[in-house]
Amino acid sequence: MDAFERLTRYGIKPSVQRMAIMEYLMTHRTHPTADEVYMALCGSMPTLSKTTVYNTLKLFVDQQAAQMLTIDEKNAHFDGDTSLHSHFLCRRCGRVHDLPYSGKKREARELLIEGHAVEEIHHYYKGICKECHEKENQN
Amino acid sequence: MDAFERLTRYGIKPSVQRMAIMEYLMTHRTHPTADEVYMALCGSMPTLSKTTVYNTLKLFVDQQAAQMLTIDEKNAHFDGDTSLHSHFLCRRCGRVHDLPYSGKKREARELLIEGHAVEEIHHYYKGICKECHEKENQN
DNA sequence: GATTAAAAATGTAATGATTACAAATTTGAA
DNA sequence: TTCAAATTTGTAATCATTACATTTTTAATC
Repeated sequence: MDAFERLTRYGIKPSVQRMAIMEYLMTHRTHPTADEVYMALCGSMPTLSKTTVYNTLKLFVDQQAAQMLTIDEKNAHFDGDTSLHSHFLCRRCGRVHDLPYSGKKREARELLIEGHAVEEIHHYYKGICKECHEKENQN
Repeated sequence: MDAFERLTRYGIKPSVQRMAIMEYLMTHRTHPTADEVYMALCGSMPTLSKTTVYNTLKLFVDQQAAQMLTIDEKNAHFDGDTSLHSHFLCRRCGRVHDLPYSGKKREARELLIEGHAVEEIHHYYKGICKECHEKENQN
């Protein structure tokens, strides 16, 4: 599925900017921040505005074509993969890695947990990632 | 256990301000923001500075006497309960509720998940809380 | 009690991510 | 082509958090 198809599937009217941003999210599974998306695209789209990036990412989240990760208190990260999975934030390199969802499968189907209507599940883990750990111990 | 004992147990030298902030966290399980802690205490401690609240909460987190929740993209929330449990953010009233930890018990004891060294686990759920849900449906 | 150095608290100013808003541009239907 | 709606853009504001310099407190020593 390409960016165009994904946008229309989520009820988002395609535009050059929206296509470029969705394309970036789909091809870069790095959970970028709004600023990282802007920096990556402004070279090939000189007129792109940072406001547009913020607005567009917000639109994607509202339409559930992407999710916003609040794993990092510094700034929001965005993930074009809306399937149920977990995330790991490395406090050394700052990258966000994917992890398989390890919660109870039952839970993911539940609408109510302790009486609360659950609409989003975020499982975050923080520490030192594999790559950073190996880099330190190879000396 | 009182605030004084809790501070010393975590290697934090007690002071009037630190005691007051820890006391507040221990008696108010509302997961307050730094600003909420400040607003609650500045009445009885007129000289209290907001910077002190920020510094002190950061100290608590560093010493693992409290945890910072990044469940809310607007601002950080703080929890004096460092035991393993989950959190629910209501997008209606904005409150953060406690939930029992529902992840695999195995996972909580693991140091490594997919090769990454896990130091913190945060399980966040978002939606409409029980109280807000009941309030809407009683009309 | 006086002295003093370290620790802690304070107030103000900066930072920086995000949002508000108004103007400019683009789109698509008529 | 015309025109209104949607989208994009740039700038200015907002606001949580942090940096930093100053003041105050603490606690040890004389």
